[in-house]
Amino acid sequence: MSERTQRPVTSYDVAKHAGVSQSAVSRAYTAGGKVSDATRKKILQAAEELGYRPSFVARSLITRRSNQIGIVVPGLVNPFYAELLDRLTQVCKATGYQVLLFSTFRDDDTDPVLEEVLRHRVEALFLVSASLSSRFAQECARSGLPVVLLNRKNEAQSVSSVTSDNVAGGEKIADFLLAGGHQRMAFMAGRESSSTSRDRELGFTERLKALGAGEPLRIQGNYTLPEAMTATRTLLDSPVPPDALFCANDIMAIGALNVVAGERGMTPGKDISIVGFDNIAMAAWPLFGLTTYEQPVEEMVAAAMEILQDNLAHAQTPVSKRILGGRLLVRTSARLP
Amino acid sequence: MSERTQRPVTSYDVAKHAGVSQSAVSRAYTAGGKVSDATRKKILQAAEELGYRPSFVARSLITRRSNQIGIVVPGLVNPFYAELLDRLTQVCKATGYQVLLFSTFRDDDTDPVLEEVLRHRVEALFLVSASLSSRFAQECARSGLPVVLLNRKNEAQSVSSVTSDNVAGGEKIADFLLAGGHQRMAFMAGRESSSTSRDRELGFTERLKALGAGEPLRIQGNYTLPEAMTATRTLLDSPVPPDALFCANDIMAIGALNVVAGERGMTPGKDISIVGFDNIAMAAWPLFGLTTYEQPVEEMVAAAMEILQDNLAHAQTPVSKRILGGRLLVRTSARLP
DNA sequence: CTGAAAGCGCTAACAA
DNA sequence: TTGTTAGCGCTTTCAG
Repeated sequence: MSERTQRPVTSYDVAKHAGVSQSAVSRAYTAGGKVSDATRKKILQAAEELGYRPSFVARSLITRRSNQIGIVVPGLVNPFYAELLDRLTQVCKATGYQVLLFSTFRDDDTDPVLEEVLRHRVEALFLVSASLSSRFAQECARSGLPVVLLNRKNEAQSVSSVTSDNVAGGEKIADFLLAGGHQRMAFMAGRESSSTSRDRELGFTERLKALGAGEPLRIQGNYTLPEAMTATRTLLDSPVPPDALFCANDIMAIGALNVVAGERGMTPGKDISIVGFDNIAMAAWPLFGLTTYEQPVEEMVAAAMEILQDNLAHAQTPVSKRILGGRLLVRTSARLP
Repeated sequence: MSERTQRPVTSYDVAKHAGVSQSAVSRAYTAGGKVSDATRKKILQAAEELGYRPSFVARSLITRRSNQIGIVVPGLVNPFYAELLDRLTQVCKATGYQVLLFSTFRDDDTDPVLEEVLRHRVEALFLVSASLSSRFAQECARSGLPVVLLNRKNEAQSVSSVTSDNVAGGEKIADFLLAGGHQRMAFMAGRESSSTSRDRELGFTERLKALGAGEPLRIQGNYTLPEAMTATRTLLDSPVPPDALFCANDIMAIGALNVVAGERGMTPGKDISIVGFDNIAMAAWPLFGLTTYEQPVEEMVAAAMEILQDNLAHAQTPVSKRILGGRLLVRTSARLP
């Protein structure tokens, strides 16, 4: 450290330069500030000359509002998270909040980052696909910090969440694949700890069972493309390969597609059916044509922000666990009924 | 607003609870704080009981260090930006900084967001693929805010930047395509305002000219996948379609690939050659096998952080414009020499 | 090692 | 409308 810590120009500097009091300067910069046009002009002029910019940190301290929302994402390699973050950022901006970004780069053990978050006095917290220990959920509740989980639910009663209807999605896909006349189904799971993967699997397998179909194969793809590719190879090389594969998210399905079509020269939708979950942008690309179950990202983000606003407005808003409806998007990667 | 603005527990509360002075509490939470183990233990205990978390905003005010780095990205629809942001975030975290994220969602007119940034008293600023008016560059210099442009350079002498060797990349690709015996080249441009696109084009066309090849076709793809798809269709439908297409970035090349292979049933690398620029993760996927020029993201981010650290350490570090070497990655989307 | 006191840059009563 | 004053929650001398 050296002279880098040069003192920025403050409202006092501006006040002196403009020949007014410091509070006048403050008023000139606040919304309904009572200042005459004359003095405001003088002040703004002086500020311009000095290069003054009101400090949000000082303001935060006195108003007790940081104007920052924390967003925790597990890295951005999964495009679905990138899309979610993009949308969240946009909405935060529109609502006048600044985004403090935290990447965990792994799913488990998010607590250290949450500790950080609290010290930053963010006004609210979006947790994308992150698990939240109930201990920490309590901490947040205690300090009155509104938290909403996105794309992940939580056993804890105390924390709000927004997810899409994962179970229903799994069921719809079971119906669709069954109607397509598939005989040997397989399910590729995401992370075992993930509620979304569990729910999608639950809907899928229960539905198959209910309709008298056999138990699907099961393989682990861990929500990543490379692992999904490996898993797909294993599946294809097995004595009796599946004729339909439901992947718990799109990026795994894309991985499967790459193995099936890119490596093995098979035709998805003919030689084997592949279905994903999310409807990320690339699912619609011609080379993929991925049949998938859409998660309504915009609505999810809107709902999340709504919950937050409610919490911000009235301290004791009841916890809300919103489940938004998605829909099956039939493209070409799976055989039609 | 209502009771939501409940007062968080402060160091005074902890001090009282622990029977020590407030400054003792402060010391207990700072690195080389002179406190006896006994009192520290007492304090930490009390803090735990009350759920105390030192406020970074108060600390920032007094230390004049916000510990936050601003990152400006133009949205995340282009996976290259997502990769860059991911890496930046990781490095910031490793260096002990928090990330304040700003998305512009459009390339031009980034100044309003920059105004915001300054008020937040971030300690430094990463500008990803954003243009920076020289007026604003001066403002930053004046307030001593270190700024580094990533993947974009700037005429202004006063601002540091890190890019890869875009011109050389364009040249290498010209060489490669020429060696492959292609006759009718085309170049798909990114945004006209973008220095990266201009440089890649420059290297490409100049090199072609130097080697006696004809002027390539030129079409606008604007750095987005949908526009690239449209442009590709136009190209393919022209009387004399090109036999080689160099796209100024990967996502456009992927778009071209989707039209060529997905829509038209042509075989990239045989019927037509397609080359991209960036080497985003998906370029390596079997279904794409995109020949491209790699931008060394890790090195670029590392270099950017290095420049920042230098600037932070010594106020008047000379501006540095670093250009990192990439390399041509030959895969299957373009015919081999 | 510990406490008292000053003050970071701003907002928000309160007077004038 | 304006200026004066008291903090916001912390770090940091300075005495003890």
